[in-house]
Amino acid sequence: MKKKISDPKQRLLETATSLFYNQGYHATGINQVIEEAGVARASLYTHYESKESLLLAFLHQRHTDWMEGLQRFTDKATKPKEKIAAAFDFLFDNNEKEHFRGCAFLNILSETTDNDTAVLAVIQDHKKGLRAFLGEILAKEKQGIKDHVYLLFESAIVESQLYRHQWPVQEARKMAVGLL
Amino acid sequence: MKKKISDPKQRLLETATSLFYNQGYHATGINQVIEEAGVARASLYTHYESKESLLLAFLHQRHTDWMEGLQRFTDKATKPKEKIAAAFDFLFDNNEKEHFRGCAFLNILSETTDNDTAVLAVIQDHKKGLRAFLGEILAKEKQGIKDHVYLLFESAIVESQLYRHQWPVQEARKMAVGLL
Amino acid sequence: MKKKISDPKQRLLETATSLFYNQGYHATGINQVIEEAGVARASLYTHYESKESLLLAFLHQRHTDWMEGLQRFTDKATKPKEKIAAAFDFLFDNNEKEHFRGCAFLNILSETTDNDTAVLAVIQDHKKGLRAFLGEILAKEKQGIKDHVYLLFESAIVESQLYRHQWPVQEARKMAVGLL
Amino acid sequence: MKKKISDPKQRLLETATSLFYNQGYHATGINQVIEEAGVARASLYTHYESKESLLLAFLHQRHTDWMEGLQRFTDKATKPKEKIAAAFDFLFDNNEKEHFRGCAFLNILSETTDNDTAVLAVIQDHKKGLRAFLGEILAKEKQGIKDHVYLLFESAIVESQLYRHQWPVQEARKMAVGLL
DNA sequence: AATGAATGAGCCTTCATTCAT
DNA sequence: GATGAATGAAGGCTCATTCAT
Repeated sequence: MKKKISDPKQRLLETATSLFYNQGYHATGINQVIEEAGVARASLYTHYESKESLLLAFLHQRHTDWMEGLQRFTDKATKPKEKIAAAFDFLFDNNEKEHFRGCAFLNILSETTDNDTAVLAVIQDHKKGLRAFLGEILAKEKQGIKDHVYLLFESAIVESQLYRHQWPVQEARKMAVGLL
Repeated sequence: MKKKISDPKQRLLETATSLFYNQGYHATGINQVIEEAGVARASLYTHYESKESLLLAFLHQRHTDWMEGLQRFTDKATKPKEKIAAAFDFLFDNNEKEHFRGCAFLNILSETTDNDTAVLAVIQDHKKGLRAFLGEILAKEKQGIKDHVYLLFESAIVESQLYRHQWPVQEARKMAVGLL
Repeated sequence: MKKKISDPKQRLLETATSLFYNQGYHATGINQVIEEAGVARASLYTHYESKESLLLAFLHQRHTDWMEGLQRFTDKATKPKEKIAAAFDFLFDNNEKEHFRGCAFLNILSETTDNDTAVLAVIQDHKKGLRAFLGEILAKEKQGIKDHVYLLFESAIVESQLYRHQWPVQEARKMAVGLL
Repeated sequence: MKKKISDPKQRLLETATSLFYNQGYHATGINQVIEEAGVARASLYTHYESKESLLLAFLHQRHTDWMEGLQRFTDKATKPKEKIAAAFDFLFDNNEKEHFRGCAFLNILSETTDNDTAVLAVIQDHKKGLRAFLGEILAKEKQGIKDHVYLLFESAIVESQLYRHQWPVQEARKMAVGLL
């Protein structure tokens, strides 16, 4: 079961990923998606029920990829404190690679209302997953410390997007490490 | 030179404020704005050059109002530690009143690319203003403490929006107060 | 692969032809075009990139049709002098059929600035084609005569539009024939 | 009864003249007119009944100015043949000064339908005036020669606009002079 | 599975004009 | 006479989706 190089479904997802992430969901039209993906308009609807379902696919994929990246960074270290430091290094690396576009989930969250229950659920699940992931690294710490690190971690992402600068990552990293 | 009760410019700004904040900038059409404001389509352009300039007006107004609100809360306290606690109480209060829609500036930031220089500048100025405000309260503290409080403050806003829950505000408040 | 009776692209072109020619380009709105063509608004953009590209399509089609008509008239005669006379008869005929709306290309030229390079090029190409066509009929004449006939031919079109009268065609015809 | 330097009515007329002539009537919005004239929107309607009446004012003024210019050129010569040559030199001069925008009246004619009776009348009157003017210079010639020169004169204007080149003026001048 | 055509609704902006001051 | 505000209609174009092939 080989995948074609030019698998339309995959190309649509990749294009949507790039566009939704970099310019936002509502600012991205499906015209742009299908054009950059190089597929026919109707083909989008062969593979995805709607624009929103393409958004959901993007978020799911992003969750997997992002958590894998985080895992890869933290796996390099052994001690909890070092793992946490490595987690912040992952943010630093992402900022470089993705030009400070911040968190895909929080960005979409900003475009989401209470009516978009499916989208909201995926976003919250992602963050719960992250929180749990950091919590496991800090299994021996008290809940207060876990939360504290998590909140600093979140700030680091958002604030480096805001200022287009790494200082929040670096400062938050110091603070988090200092807590441990 | 009295102001009319139904000043259209003001109504447009109020309507835009509500819509941009609650459902996002790109998700809000000019049609909805003028309809809810009860003005003719072209009247919008008598007062605002473009949709983006209406957005900028909203952000400026929001900055003023929000900082005033924050000021009002912190003025109630005298000691720095209490002022910081009061600042978090302001967030708590906002969440109740605005149904966890989070930070207007960070939400718009998510819909903003590097090309939107004017918008980006207003957002960054707002956050610099907030950071400076908190920094003055903590004038006697080291820069590291100031930053730490600021990052927790930001987290509190974002995460309570994400979870539609006050716990991040309450936890971050405890942590911040604990630092002082 | 049969063509549908109500081919929308063709209907759009025909409608645009009639409207652009009879009331001008800028005076014709897209709304009027789609309404009279009986197609949905967006369908226009399925077939034509923009209003200007519809204009270009109109001019191209008009060039072909008009030159064919001219050809048909001049083919009836054998001697150059008679062919030229027949060319003026073609103008006479057009004026009757099209109610003295003059030259589609010169009319659009009036609405064209130096920035509209694509449109300007089509217009100039049309006139170069006409000039070459007349020049071939008068192959044995000197260049000065060729130009003279061409200029009278152009005057005949423009002035009969201006006065809503055939006299310029008839006078110019006499003059041109007299030159040969 | 002095005229103010910044007479609004005059400024409006001058601005409209420039814009209607250079970019066309329908392509010119009153916003652009009032902005470039530096007057308030409603002031336009203080002085002119409507956009069309501004157009008529432009055409009337243009007629006067243009005929004066033509007069000035032909006055330099004494013999009919030289006066006609001078008339063509006037066209040459205009083309240089006005960047080959052609005849203001014929351009507006292209944007005019049979319903625009007032506009059409002004245009026709202008051309009748020109034709009479040339006719008077050639008072001793037969009607056929008068018409011939007139038609070449008209061609010279239109075709130099079309090709953005002086050759039609120069060629038509030679032909006209050759007829006398 | 893939596609080009078609669509009603909506996008943001400007139109020419009128009104109250 | 001059003006800023206000307006309904229209400007050209794009939206997300569906349909017939």
